[in-house]
Amino acid sequence: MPACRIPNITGFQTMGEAWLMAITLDDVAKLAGVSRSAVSRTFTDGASVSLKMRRKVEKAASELGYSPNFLARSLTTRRTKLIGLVSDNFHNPLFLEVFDQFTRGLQDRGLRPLLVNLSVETDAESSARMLQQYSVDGVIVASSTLPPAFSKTFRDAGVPVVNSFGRYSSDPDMHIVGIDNIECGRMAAHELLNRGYKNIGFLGGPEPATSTQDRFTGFQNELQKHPEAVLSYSFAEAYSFDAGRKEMQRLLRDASHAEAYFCGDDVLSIGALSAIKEAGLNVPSDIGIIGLNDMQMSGWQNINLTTIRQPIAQIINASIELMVSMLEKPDRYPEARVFPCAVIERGTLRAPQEN
Amino acid sequence: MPACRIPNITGFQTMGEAWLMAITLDDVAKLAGVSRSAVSRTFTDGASVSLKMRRKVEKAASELGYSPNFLARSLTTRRTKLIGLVSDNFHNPLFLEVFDQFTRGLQDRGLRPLLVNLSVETDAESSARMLQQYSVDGVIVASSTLPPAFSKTFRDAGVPVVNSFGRYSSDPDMHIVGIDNIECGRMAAHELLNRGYKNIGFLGGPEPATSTQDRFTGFQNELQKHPEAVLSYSFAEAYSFDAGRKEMQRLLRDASHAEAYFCGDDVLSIGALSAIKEAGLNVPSDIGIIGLNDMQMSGWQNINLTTIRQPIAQIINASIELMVSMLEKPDRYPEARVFPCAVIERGTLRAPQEN
DNA sequence: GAAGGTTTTGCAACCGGTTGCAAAAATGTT
DNA sequence: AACATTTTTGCAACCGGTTGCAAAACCTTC
Repeated sequence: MPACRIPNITGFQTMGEAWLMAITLDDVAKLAGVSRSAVSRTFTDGASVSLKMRRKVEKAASELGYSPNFLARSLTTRRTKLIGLVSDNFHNPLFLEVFDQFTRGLQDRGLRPLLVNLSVETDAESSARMLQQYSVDGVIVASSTLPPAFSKTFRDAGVPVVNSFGRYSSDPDMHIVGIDNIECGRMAAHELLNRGYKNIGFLGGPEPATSTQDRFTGFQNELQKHPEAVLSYSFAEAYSFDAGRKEMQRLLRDASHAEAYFCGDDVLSIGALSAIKEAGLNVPSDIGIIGLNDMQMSGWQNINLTTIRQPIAQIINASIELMVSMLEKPDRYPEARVFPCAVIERGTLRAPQEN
Repeated sequence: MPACRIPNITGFQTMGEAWLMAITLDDVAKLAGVSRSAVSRTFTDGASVSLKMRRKVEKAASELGYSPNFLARSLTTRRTKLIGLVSDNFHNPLFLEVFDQFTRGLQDRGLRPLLVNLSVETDAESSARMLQQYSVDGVIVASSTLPPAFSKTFRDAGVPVVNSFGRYSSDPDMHIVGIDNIECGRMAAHELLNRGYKNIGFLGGPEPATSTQDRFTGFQNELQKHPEAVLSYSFAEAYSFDAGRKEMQRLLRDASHAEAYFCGDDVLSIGALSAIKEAGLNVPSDIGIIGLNDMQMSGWQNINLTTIRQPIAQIINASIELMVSMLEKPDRYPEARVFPCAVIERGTLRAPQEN
């Protein structure tokens, strides 16, 4: 027999509450003296119940402290309102903002995020199976580094999926919302050229990531239009502070390093800035840095990073919106939504040259 | 009729997959030519099935791609393996580490985090009801700022709860794991005195938070033992960069500001450091700062904050461990686990005085 | 090969809800 | 008041699993 604080005859009234055995629909029906269906109906909106009946049921329900069991309900309605939120970016401060906004947005729409951390187990199949076992209504994959095949696993399992921060495609085979990384690369190159930098470096994120590749492609394309510019490039091991710092330290060992770098993202940039400062150099007088993302921290006055803003609020809203619309029409035609980025000028690039 | 890419006679085999109508236990039973119970038993461990039967069922199951529905199962087992992870700290970079470790730890034990963001809706009752409706097996409240009454709502609703980063109590009425904030306050004071600071300030987090109060109490106690020390104090509006920066700006306007500050936490400290730098002052030569938490960022070389380490990995492991043990024995006696903190010396306090 | 003991299996009830359908009640019409 | 129409209600089956119980199948052993 389960122990209470002070055991007594009734055994559970001590808690003055539901305690272990939850109140069910039958309990309410019995108390109100009506049928099970009646109480079920008063708790499902859109069902037809007379006002009199509703009053009776609600009284009994509140007396018992009843609220319906979503999971039992989901068995027949085939809706759990559970959304799998899958990510592998638990080391990039940007993603705290991402999680904040996703959870808020989902909650506001009555959906519940089931968080999946893929930092370790990258096994797509098993995550997909697990999410299916919990009958999630849909899956949001929030990552710029996971390969597209990952999201496809979910789609193939028949689960509505939207890929946030994923790679843009003109003929998407699933919902994708994000930015045009190629265009961002171009934008960064343009900005650096505009400020008169000639010897220019690309310090990318992990090489295999699609986002890294695309950013590099755009960056390269733009620089090729300017024969006077010299491009060098390398890749950090991860989108992380340490990786950025380490890579910049390596670059600085070579005296002929570039005058300015486009870093794969803000956290990488901050790592690079740290290495530069440690080497006794100054930003932007000795070296210029431009990042990508514009996470909150980049605006902190003691970081003050010039960067390209990725409109995460819009991306997240669009992702949720697409998810909601897929829940209504699962066969909705896949769509790619791309949001424009913009340069945010702060203190890590020198002023534009007049020349 | 739901549309497929290329409609065909069978209507769903195109996907080569489960697609909308999931495979149920009955399907497997039918294919294997056995009873429903048989297939149920092969998928619940601890149930008795002959090897022959198991083989037959597994063959049919894998042929159909069946895996059991956890939610349906939970109806009878009364176990969902869902754990509510509730927090209101979505703006403190420390919590990205916290979420990372919690999600990983829970996943490793086969539990699934249902994330609840309380940044906006602080209504305990409704969150508790919602989590109950999803039949979560337990709730972890991860916050140093939510009032204890919040966690109690869950406990009163009969849900096992552990309060991580909560206030220590010698006679806890629920599981609490965290640090001794009073002791941390003392430690900070001791450290500052040890380095010869006399005019000492406390720059706390939000005043009503229990963590702030406790840290202040300890800090004050220790300083009182040293009559030569002068204490001033104030509180920031939140545990955030902006709040820390703003408060430090205000303090610096008064020429008689303190020589060193104990800041409520690291992110507050970093805000303060920013304000100091903006004012053209140097750390630690003009002003000393000691923080609390030791989040990863504090160790970044361009921040390099001297701080008190809160052992979050241990706190999180203990929290999960307690949760797991509660799931086994719901009537387990409430326990408080307190982990020691330690000063991490970096570059924001001057060297200890010989005198 | 029958008696006795162990496993294994299937039946049927149950978990907590929803919902199609037909009967009952309420409403409207003449 | 009698009838037609609409709304509300309850019955019973179902969602996808689990499980106590008794019957069936399997082993031993004599």
